[in-house]
Amino acid sequence: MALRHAVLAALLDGEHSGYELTKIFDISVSNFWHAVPQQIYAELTRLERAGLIEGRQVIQHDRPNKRLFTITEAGLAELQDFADAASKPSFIRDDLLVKVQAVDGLDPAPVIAQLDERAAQARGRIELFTRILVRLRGPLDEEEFLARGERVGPYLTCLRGLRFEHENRDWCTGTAALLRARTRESQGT
Amino acid sequence: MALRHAVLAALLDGEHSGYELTKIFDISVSNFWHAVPQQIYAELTRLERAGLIEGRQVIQHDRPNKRLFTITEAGLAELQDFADAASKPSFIRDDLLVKVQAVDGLDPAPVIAQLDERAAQARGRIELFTRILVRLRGPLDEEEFLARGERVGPYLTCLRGLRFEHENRDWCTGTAALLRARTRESQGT
DNA sequence: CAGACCATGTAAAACGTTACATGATTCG
DNA sequence: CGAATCATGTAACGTTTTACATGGTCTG
Repeated sequence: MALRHAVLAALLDGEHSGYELTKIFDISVSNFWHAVPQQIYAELTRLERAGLIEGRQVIQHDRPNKRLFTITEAGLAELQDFADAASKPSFIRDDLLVKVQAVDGLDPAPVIAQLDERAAQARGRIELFTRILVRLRGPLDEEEFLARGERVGPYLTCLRGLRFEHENRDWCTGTAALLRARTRESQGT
Repeated sequence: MALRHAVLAALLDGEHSGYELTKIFDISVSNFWHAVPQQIYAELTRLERAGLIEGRQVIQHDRPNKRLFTITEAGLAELQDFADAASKPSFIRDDLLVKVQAVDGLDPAPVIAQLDERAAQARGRIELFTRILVRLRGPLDEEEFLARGERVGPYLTCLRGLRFEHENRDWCTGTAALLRARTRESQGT
């Protein structure tokens, strides 16, 4: 039930359309909550009906019209209640790790290929997050920004995403190399 | 649809009961796939019906009877098909990160408390994983084991879990310290 | 004697994913 | 002229979570 809170959190930095939120979810929010567009649009409808957000129509001529949403006082209160309650333990779901777990009983070649691919994706995300961090902190350096910046939440979660992707890249690269070496070994090269 | 593959992967190292699998899922498998007991029992029923695993009844006198399951040839083939197919992107879901994302608009005290708690959990898991790794590699050192061990899959995923929890601990500790410092700042201490 | 551990499930409700739908504009 | 971007949904289906249920043994 925390998709709604992820949406509310994303609306803290001002008004956004559903479409913008899908972009935000694809990039930064994906560090801690994954959601597809249909989920977001459905949640926005529910949130508005519950009075936790307010939408206003924006008429556009060159593009389809859109609705921009803002968090309400009730929405803020809901977020606070959520923050006060105990957190559920986090969880990861990762197909690729299931494959690595099982790799001893299988042909390792496809797993190695997927590890390489995942490492490449991680590199992409590292670059992306590095750029986002620079943008978020503006003219300040990191220490300054973290000490005195106005909105550090997204910066902190992005930092975590960055470190996670570093870990991801290194682990995937190392694991792929190891499985390659073992394949050569067992083929008697 | 990969809960079934996580279960199959867990059965690669021999027969297990549903109850044992719930324990295994709580500990090591939780690094990449979370599942509650009801899910596991339901999946075992489906897997057996599909001929991917086989169960045998074990009568016990001091305890309730149990069923031990083994993976079949068909199950192995299914795992291979799964490994060959493209992986879905991994995702994390974490309430606590949603709270940190939103922390600028909220009372940070409960978030800080939860970060401390999470850091403590991470420390517990680091110890646990360190012990599991020692047990898995037996008399060999890590390099030896990874080069020539028989079953490295669970070792590799556990290594990743260990690093993830290190990251987790450090990030939670650092973030809690930072939010504390900012709280003092804004109160004019 | 209360609580944890062993052992396995059913049922309903909530949530998430996939497929499909629409339609205009801009970019290569 | 095909693909991507903007913009928002509905409907069907599958998966996960939550609540409930049972009952013996073993531990403090």
